[in-house]
Order: sequence, then structure tokens, then C-alpha cells
Amino acid sequence: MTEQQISRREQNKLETRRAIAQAALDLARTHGMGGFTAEQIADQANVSRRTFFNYFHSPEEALIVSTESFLDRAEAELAARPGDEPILDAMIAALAATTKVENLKDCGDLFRMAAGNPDLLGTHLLAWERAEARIISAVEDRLRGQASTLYVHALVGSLLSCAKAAMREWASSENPDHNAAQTLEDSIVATLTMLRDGFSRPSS
Amino acid sequence: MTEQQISRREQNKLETRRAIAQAALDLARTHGMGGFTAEQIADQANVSRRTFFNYFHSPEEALIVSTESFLDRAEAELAARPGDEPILDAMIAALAATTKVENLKDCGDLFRMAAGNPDLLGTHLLAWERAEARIISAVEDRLRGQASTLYVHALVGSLLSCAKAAMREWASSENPDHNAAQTLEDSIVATLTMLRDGFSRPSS
DNA sequence: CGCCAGTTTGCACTCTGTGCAAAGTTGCAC
DNA sequence: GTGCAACTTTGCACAGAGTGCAAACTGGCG
Repeated sequence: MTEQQISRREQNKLETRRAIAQAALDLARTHGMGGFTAEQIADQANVSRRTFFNYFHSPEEALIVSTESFLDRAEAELAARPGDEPILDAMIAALAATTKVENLKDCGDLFRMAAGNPDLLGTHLLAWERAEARIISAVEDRLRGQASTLYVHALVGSLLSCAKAAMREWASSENPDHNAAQTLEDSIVATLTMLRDGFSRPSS
Repeated sequence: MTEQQISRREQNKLETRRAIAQAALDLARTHGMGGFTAEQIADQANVSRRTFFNYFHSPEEALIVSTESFLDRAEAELAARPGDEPILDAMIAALAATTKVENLKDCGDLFRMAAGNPDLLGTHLLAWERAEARIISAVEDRLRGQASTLYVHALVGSLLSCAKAAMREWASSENPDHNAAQTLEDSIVATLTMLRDGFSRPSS
């Protein structure tokens, strides 16, 4: 299903993109956020500064690749849920499944780094916003005619806020990778269950 | 209660800040987003480029002043609700009251402009994120011991997402200012009621 | 007035981000 | 394999963001 023919060209571009993102992540970990420039990332990835900007609009964008795969995964998992499942149960299952994404640890690091750097935080929030727009479209298709635009926007926005809250909590506690994904999944399910059943009772 | 002595100095700074923000808004409306520079804003406000950057970190920041007063108002209204009121009812009342903020129309324009400009959108999202952190603190104080950190983060994040959804809907329909605030208030109350009672039933 | 503290300004500098055209690669038909 | 067409990388030039610094300026107060 996900089989796609990749020419040598596309393969190379993908590899370059991956190399740049990795270089950026390395620099962020060693020099700390804000302690490096686009040119340094390019050098580390063995491309020119100009090429760096062919792939990313800004140094910050090179850092949020892991979050984007997380969000892509969320979107794909949601699309894969059966169409007759109640929308909130589908969302809970889909978001819970995202914790199995390969570079989950990078996402956690990203949350921590973004907390201390407004530029990175802004870029990070933009990625979530773009994902929100895509998921809103998907949910509108799924519920066509059954729910108002306002309902869908409020629901999807809240969904992602809950996921963010869960990830923030998970990222802030220094998990020594012990049961990491499990804890995150529990938190996500907990917040989304509140969303489904209402926040009236601070049950959890 | 809000009486504070203002020296001539502080008065001047406030006036300068206001003038810069107004200049930025004027330019955004005439030249369109992205069609002007920090220097042009400074010129229009009769200050130097350097002074502009003493007041705002970026051209985009000068534009989101109206959103920040909206969010300040939300925070203040929430703090003013009686302490024994259920938290969700307090939030509904507080957010509904924000529609009486003076420059509501500017907020709507801002939502529309941000939709078409990633830089402005990122800055806008950052303002909401900062407000979220402040409101989280306030709610944690209010519910001290009665709710988990995760609950509070998920709740406040969802609260603001619902408010955003309501404002987005309100801003996107070209209200000829007819019943503008009323419509917005209705939408806010509608989304927050879903939040309180759960999104399971697409009732609205 | 005359001084102190706070504010504005010009200047110099680094870095971001983009258009453009030249140089280098890859895919493909022959 | 040759060679052309399409695509990618790179260097260069330039406009604009953002900041540190020191000099000039302004308000407050004895």
C-alpha cells in the first residue's frame, strides 16, 4: 500500500534532507538552542548554505522533522480507523498508536528545547497548526453533514491540545526511557477520555 | 483598583508603543501582510528603526497587540470569578465576557491576516501559548490539590483551542459588524459547553 | 540651574532568507 | 556510451531582521 517507486533523484533528496535534519539536531544538542547558525548546519551536513535553504525555510524548521512525522502518523492512523467508529473513540485509538512512531525520543527533546526558545516554539506550534488544518479536513469529510464546522474545529483543536498536554508532561519528566512510550500512551488516553466525556469532573 | 500612578515617562512610553502598533496595523491593512518593513513602521510612527526594536522583537509582534489585550482580559475575567464556582462555568463566563473588549474588530482582522501569513501566524500562536501558561498557573492555584497537572494542562489547552475555533469562525464570516460581538459570544459559549459536557454527541 | 536616570538614536555588525544564473548530476532515448 | 533534457546544487548579491554599544537627548527633582 505504501509502496512507491523512488528514483535515484528522490532518494538523494530524501537522504540530503535527513542529513540536514540530523546535523541540526546534533548541533542543537551540543551547542544548545540558539547557539548555531544555518551556515553551521549546512557545513555539518556537507551542503552549501544555499542548499540548506532549499530544504528548510529556517534553522528551526530543520529541527521539527520528528514532530512532523509524529503528526503525519496521527493523521494516517486516524484515516485508517473504521468509518462507523464513534469519532472520539477513533481519535483515542489513533493518537494512542502514534506513540509507536520511531523517533519518539526526538519529539520529547523537541518539546523540552522549545520550552526555552521562542523561535523554536513558534515553529513547533506552526507544525501543529498545519496538522490541525489537515485533520480538520479529514474529520469534516468523515462526518460530512453530521456536525457543524464549529464543532469540528473545536473538537480537533482540543484533541491536539490534549495530545500536546500529554506530550509536555511526558517530556518534562526525565524518563530514563523506562516504559517511556507506555507512560505517554496512558497520558494521551487519559486526556482524550476527558475530552470525550467532558471536563466537568476532575476525575483523573 | 486599577488605579496606578503614571509618570510622564511611562505615559510617553505607552503612547509610543500605541503609536507603533497603530502604524503597523495601518500598514498591514494598506500594503497587505508582508508588504512592509520594520523601517516603514518606524517611519510611520515617527521613531527610529532602533526604537521600534526597543518596543517589539519583530514587525509581527507589533501587530498582535489586540490579541494580547483580548487574552489579558480573559485572564483577568477568570481571576474575577468567584472561587467556589465550578471551573468550567467560570471559564465559560470569563471567555464570554472577553467579547466586550474594546478592539475586538482588530482581533478578527488579525485572525484573517494570520491565516495567510506563516510568520504572523507563528507570532500569533506564541501569544496564545504565553497566555495558556499564565492561565494554567492561575487554574492550578485555584484548584490546588483538587486536580492533576495533566488535567489542568489538557483543560486549559482545550479551553483556548475552543476559543480560537470560535474566533476563527466568527472572523472568517464577513460580519458587517451587525451583532458581531453577540455572534462571537454565542460561538464561544457553544464550544465551551461541548468541552464541559463532552464531545461525544455532536449536539450543536 | 544642574545632575541623575531613563529613553532615543545612529552605527556597525551578524544572520536570515531569496532571486538569479552558472555549474554539476541524473535519467533516458538512441 | 553519447548526448540531450530535466533537475539539483552552488556562489553571489542583496534586502531585511535583530542586537550591542556609545553618544545625544529628555524628564524628574533637589
